[in-house]
Amino acid sequence: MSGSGRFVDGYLLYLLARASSVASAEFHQQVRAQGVSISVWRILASLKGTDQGLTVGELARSCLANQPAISKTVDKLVDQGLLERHADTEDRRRVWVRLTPAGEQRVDSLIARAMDHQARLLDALGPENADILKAALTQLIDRAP
Amino acid sequence: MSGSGRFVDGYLLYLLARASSVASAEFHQQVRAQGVSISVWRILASLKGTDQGLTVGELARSCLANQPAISKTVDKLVDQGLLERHADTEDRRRVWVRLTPAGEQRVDSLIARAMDHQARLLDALGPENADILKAALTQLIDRAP
DNA sequence: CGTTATTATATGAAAAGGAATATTTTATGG
DNA sequence: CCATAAAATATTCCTTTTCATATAATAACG
Repeated sequence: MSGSGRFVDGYLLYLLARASSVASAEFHQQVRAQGVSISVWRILASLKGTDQGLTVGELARSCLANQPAISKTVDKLVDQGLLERHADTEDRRRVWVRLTPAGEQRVDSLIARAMDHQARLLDALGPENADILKAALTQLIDRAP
Repeated sequence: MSGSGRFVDGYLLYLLARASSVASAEFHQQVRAQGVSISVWRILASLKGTDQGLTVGELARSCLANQPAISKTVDKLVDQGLLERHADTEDRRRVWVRLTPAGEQRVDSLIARAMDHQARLLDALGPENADILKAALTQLIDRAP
């Protein structure tokens, strides 16, 4: 014997990270080609479809990022006119973040590409496999320690 | 109506990223508690089980990171005595990186924790679901555009 | 062979990210 | 109420990553 006895090749967390990376690679390149970083894309995408927006903390969790990073990136996007902040009237610690019309426009264009890419991905995977994958991932998210 | 019409909630790449993040969170905290960053953990783990080690480029791909980042982190780990570099004799552009005995020792201790965590994760998931998940992820990796 | 292209790694400056903490506001408990 | 604790966001400082490019070595092609 002497086959690839690498530890990581049998390690579930590595398989997950690799799958996420491989599946996202092509689309992420498209996003960067539009001059948008992945962190910015995640912020814009997370806000799309929310009505009042999200608080900074919610946004951080949604983006799988930490709060200070989100605060700083939101700063820049506000400067660029893509987002706006407004304080919560009941709890003045909370800060809501939402898309401006310009932000909506920007994210809509990215989402169109995302849907297109996703369609190709699901197609390559086959609908039945895609459903199985989604179910398995959802279970994992719900049941992870 | 007005259900959570968020775009990301139905987006496969987001589901994948979130699953990876959620599943890894607890273990990653353990790693950091050992004074080891995730990037360092990935380098050490990637090398475990290789015989001659990996080249810098292979290591970068295995760690889902880019090459300059790996070069620099390897620098530090060499300084710390956990890794060693040696040039390829046939192609002197290539640089091999492998674990020193101290590196092996360090990674073995982390891998023990990783296996323990994985056992609990698989248990929470159920063996049959785990197998389905692995198969689905492997297909995704192989078939992604 | 010599010249140009390509590949592998390293380096340097700039941007992003992370850990710790400050600040402001709300909750809690005597 | 007042004091203390907890929560949400911002800020600071430092590390890490990224982007571009330099350097060195091999490959390819006339």
